[in-house]
Amino acid sequence: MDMAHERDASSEEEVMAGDLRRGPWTVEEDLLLVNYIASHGEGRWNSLARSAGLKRTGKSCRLRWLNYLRPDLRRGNITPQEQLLILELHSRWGNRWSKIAQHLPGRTDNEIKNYWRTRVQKHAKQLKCDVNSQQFKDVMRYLWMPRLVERIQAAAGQQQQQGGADTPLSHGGCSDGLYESPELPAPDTSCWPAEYCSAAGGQMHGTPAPELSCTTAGSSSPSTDSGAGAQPSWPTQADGAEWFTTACDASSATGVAMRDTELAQPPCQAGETWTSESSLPGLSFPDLAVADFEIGGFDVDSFWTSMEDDLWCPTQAAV
DNA sequence: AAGGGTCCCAACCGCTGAGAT
DNA sequence: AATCTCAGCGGTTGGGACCCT
Repeated sequence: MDMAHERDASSEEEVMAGDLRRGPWTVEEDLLLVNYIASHGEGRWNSLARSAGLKRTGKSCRLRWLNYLRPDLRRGNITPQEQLLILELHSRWGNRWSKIAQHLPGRTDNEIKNYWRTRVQKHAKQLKCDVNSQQFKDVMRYLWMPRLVERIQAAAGQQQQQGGADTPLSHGGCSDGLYESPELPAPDTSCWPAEYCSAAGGQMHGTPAPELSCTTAGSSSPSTDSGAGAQPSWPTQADGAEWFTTACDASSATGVAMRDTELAQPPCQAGETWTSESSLPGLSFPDLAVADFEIGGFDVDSFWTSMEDDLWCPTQAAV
């Protein structure tokens, strides 16, 4: 768009003229921005930047606030639950980072995008297949996600035994209550596809593999995202558990976190076990199982070994 | 200890769409 | 209807942190 170019060009001129700063933010700039927003609220970023006395573009201020300074941001590693959600939502919507982020309270689209590019794409690279290929999607759905569920369940059980002692589940921010609930001592996996759970119990082989992906990554349809641009009202950390179970609960009338009606589609009704019949009647599915994977001769075990670290030991320490 | 390679994330860029004028 | 301004999105990149030899 020409206008955009003109705008950017003018901004560039200002930068070149020394009127605008770019690069890493200083503590002083952060304080200016936070204090200004605290007293005047956010929005109108260009005028905000000027009024606050910041030599930054409105864009830069907005990004700094949304991605770093917002008080409701979650810090720390992406939890297994969040990984699971990201994988699932990406399989539906592709690179719609903002949309995906709307369903992960406190996480930014930038964070999720970075997670995808650094972790998920790394594994695709190891498999020597495209991250958008059906093979890799199958690996995610029938290997990675079930294993995530397995780990979540195992950690939850361990946590129960230890009376809530520190477990992998509470690393990286889970201890703030997200996904934890008094009524839900263990994550309620009843709304997850059955093959995740059966795989977790070592009975995955032979489990019918339902087709879940409705969209193709990277080819998401033109936006019908009515929520784009809207400021979501994030659930508080305290009701994070309710948020997660609600997100899985299509019958929930509370709508606490149902910011997108698309998520009110399957996985399935609350308390109902996922089956291909209950989700997409009439569709036939490939009878995939772990042992059936033959992707360029790659070894499932070694592949999974390479993934293990990403589950509990992300290389990036919590900030 | 030092140098090189890799990883990760904050920030920027280019673009689009919506709303205002 | 045309133009302008702004907010927001997804892609890309610079550079610091970390790891390995």
